[in-house]
This record gives sequence, structure tokens and C-alpha cells, in this order.
Amino acid sequence: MTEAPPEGMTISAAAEASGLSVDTLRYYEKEGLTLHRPERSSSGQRRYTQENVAWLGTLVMLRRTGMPIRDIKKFVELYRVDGSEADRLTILERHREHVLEELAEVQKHLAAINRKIDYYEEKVLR
Amino acid sequence: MTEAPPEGMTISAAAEASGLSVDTLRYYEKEGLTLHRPERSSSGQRRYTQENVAWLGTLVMLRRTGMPIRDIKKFVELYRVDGSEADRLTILERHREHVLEELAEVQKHLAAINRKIDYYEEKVLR
DNA sequence: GCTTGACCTGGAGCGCGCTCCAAGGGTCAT
DNA sequence: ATGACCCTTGGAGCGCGCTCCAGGTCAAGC
Repeated sequence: MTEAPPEGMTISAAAEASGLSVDTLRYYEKEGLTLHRPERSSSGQRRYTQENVAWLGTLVMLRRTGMPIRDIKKFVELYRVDGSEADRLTILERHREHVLEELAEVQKHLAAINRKIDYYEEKVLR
Repeated sequence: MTEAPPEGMTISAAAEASGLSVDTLRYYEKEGLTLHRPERSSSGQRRYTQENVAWLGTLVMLRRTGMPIRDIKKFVELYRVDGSEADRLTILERHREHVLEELAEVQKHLAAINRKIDYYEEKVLR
């Protein structure tokens, strides 16, 4: 098997694909949130594989559901530990619990917003 | 009609009732987020009425659904404008839209979390 | 009269998550 | 070889939403 030369997307393409900014990609990498660091081209530029980009999707999933950077870091560090699957599962289950609580609270407040809207609709439409 | 002396809860009671911290209550007041500033006792301490506390509930509702302080400020300022009910309604409707989009996105990511959990459950339980 | 404790003010400080900047390098088309 | 353009790094800066602090006042209980 021959080593393929580092082909793959540039950082701006990876940014577009993931919905993150170029700066954020470099920031995440610096913070140790990447599963694998992207390869570099001969001139030192990052080249993102599909796997790299897929992991960015995981990061977006965790961030956009409110997991702090430092917790994501702990999570990704488990990927470097053999047999840590049960621990990763625990973290995900805890996070799911947290997300469900958040959702429930927001929905509760949403109901209050709806009541306030109803009140104003009646008031405004006479 | 006689003026009642300023009876009402202390700031710590209002904090407990609203779920906010004492510091946050003073901060919100400073930022102009209060509908009415609480009265003061003879020694200058804040005394919160039920109405004051109810408004804190509105602030919590807006904050916990992600409305930034500066937008809440615009909203409360409309309460000082006669006939601004339609504008308040518009703000609430826009905010509801925003909340619904947020909820949809979080739920989408929650589904991805569930899939990842399923994957690990299979892996861990052999 | 003294202590305790809750409150007051103005302002500084902080954690988070980016976001931006300066200074420079490589690649390519004209 | 000039310019455009995208990339690199380290580090500074920022917006947000609190949170904390120093130094002081006041009221109640012992």
C-alpha cells in the first residue's frame, strides 16, 4: 500500500462544510477538540479528510446542544483511551439528560410566551 | 386613599422567588430591565411588590429562551410608550419564531446524540 | 454600646467562546 | 516579477452576562 499524498479540503472548505468559521476550526484544534489533526500540504496548509469533517459535525452537535468546550475536551480525550466506550456512553447519556431538561424548560417558557402573545393579540386586534 | 408604607419583599426574598441571584437583580435594574424600580424602605433598601416579582418572571422567561439583554431592554422600553402594544406583539412573535428554530435545531442534534448512544450501547453491551 | 447580618453603591474582574490582527509564506495568473 | 489570494502562527481583544469586592449604612438582638 502506498501513502496517498495529503489530498483533502482546505480549511475554508471544511469551514463551509461544517458551518463553523475558519477561526473556530483553528481554535478547536488548538483546544484539543479534534479527534485527529488534519494532515498538512507540502506548504504546511491543513487538508481535511471526510473523517475530519465528520468529527466537526460531532463537535457542532455537542456545542449546539450546550456542551461546554471543556467537557467536549474530556469526551474526545476518551477516544485516546482503549476500552473507554462505557465512559463515552455515560457522558453522552448525561448530556442527553441535560439537553432534555433544557428543552423542557424552554418549552415551559415558550408556553408563557404564547400566553403573552395571545394577550397582546386580543388587545391589539380589539 | 392613604399611601401604604413601602412593604414588600427584600431583595434576597425576591431573588429566591425569581430564581435569580441578588447581584443579578441589581444588575438587571441597572441595565434598565425593570418595568418599575422597586420602592425603597426608609433606610434605602429595595422592597419588591408582587408586581415587581411577576416582571422578574417575564425577564427569566425571555432570558432563558435566549433573548439578549439588549433586546429585552428594547422590549421593556416599549412599555413606556403609549400605544406600543402592536410593537411589543411583533417582538414577542419574532422571538417565538427564534425560539422555535432553536428548539428544532436542538432536537435535530438530540436525534444525532441518540443515534450515537445507540451505537455505543450496542458496542458496550457486546 | 456592641456585634451581627442584611443591605447599599460604584466599579473591577471573570469565564466563555470565539474573533480579529499583524506579519509572513506559498502558489498562481498575467 | 507583480499582484491577488489563500493559507500560516501567536497572541491580543471582545461581547456577553453576570459575579465579586471594598467600603459603608442601618436595624435588631444581646
